[in-house]
Amino acid sequence: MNLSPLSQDFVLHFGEMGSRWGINRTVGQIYALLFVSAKPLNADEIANALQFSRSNVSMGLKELESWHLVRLQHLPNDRREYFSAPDDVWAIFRTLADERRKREIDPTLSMLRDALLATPANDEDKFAQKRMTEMHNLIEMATSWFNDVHRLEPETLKQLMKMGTKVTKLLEMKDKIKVVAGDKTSSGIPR
Amino acid sequence: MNLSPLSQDFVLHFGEMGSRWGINRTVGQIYALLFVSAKPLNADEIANALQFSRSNVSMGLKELESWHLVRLQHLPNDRREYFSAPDDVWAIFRTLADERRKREIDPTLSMLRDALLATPANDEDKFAQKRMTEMHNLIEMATSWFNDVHRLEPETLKQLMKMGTKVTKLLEMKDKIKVVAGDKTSSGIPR
DNA sequence: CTATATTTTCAGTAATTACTGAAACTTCAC
DNA sequence: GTGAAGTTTCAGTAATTACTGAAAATATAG
Repeated sequence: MNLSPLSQDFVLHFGEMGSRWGINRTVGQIYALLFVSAKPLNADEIANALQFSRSNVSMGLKELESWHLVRLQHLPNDRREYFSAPDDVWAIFRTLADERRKREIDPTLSMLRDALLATPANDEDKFAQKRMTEMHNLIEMATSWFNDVHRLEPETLKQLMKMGTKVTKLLEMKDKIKVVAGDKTSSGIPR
Repeated sequence: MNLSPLSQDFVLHFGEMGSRWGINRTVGQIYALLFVSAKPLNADEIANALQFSRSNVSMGLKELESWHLVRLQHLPNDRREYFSAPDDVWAIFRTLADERRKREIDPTLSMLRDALLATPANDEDKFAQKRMTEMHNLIEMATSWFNDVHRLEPETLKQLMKMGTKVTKLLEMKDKIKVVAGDKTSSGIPR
């Protein structure tokens, strides 16, 4: 690895983290490298920087493409394919969350829905169904919330997050406030 | 596995999902089993239900304990240890999130902080640091938000989530509203 | 303290997942 | 078309991770 110590630490760290997340270490490293790189890299450059085989890089990039996490582009007068990570870290985060939803949450919800439709064979099943209902509701709520938040602009989201629990205070007093100027909706207060 | 088809599907599904999350399949299965079980189970019951060795169960339970995801208890006149999953799915979710933060986010933040303190050796390093700063800020913001939310009661959280994007509308008009009754703070509006 | 029940550890082995190099395939300039 | 540059596939192998059974450790009842 002929990377600067700075990038090297970063890359190695994400390799380790990746493997805790069910993402193969080399894929994590490739992504980390693309993330800190100022310009797009081709497969050979990646293989060289991280010291693994060309074919390993090819597989890793394919994996990243399936996650929609990399951008593929061509440079003028160069047949090779160049890869880069999106500029916006929020966009990366959203893509990741979206993709995990598709791969993990959706199948889980579908399994739970099936289970909830089944006729319980006995008391144990009845209890199990109750638990599955709880889980189902939690997941449904969290994902629909996430879908909502997902559509927000990074700036709005940032603002919302900065407010943190202060939003709760707002919530607590939602029955005590009214709009005083320039509102065009009937009540002005979201429910 | 002498589980009902209902529980069996659930357990197997979570085994698979677990392995996508860097959690070993059997640990996922053990937890799923405890989750749908009406009463606490001892290690032999688990080993029997899931058909793997006693020692594997012992290791799996140890892992779950390290995540603070199971409750250990004793039944009267029985020397064996009984395990159960918490009743509240929100609590489970929070524990999980908390534990992941400790194991993954905190070390990442610490690595990033170190990297940001380092003197960049060249332009590449300068760019890398810029990217790391972006990531650092995103993570800081998300975790501090999460810490805030974390403290909320499940009911409040539920209410907040149900509001979804409607919170944004509230945000957009925060300069247009005033408190009309019973407020004891000076401005009444959180920033 | 001893006998017995229960849990944990751990070395060996099985299963899974990751990685490589060679070959096959694709693309494009000529 | 042909050939060179680039990419992907895949069978074989390496590395990692998971699992087991036997032995050790721990706990408890008598």
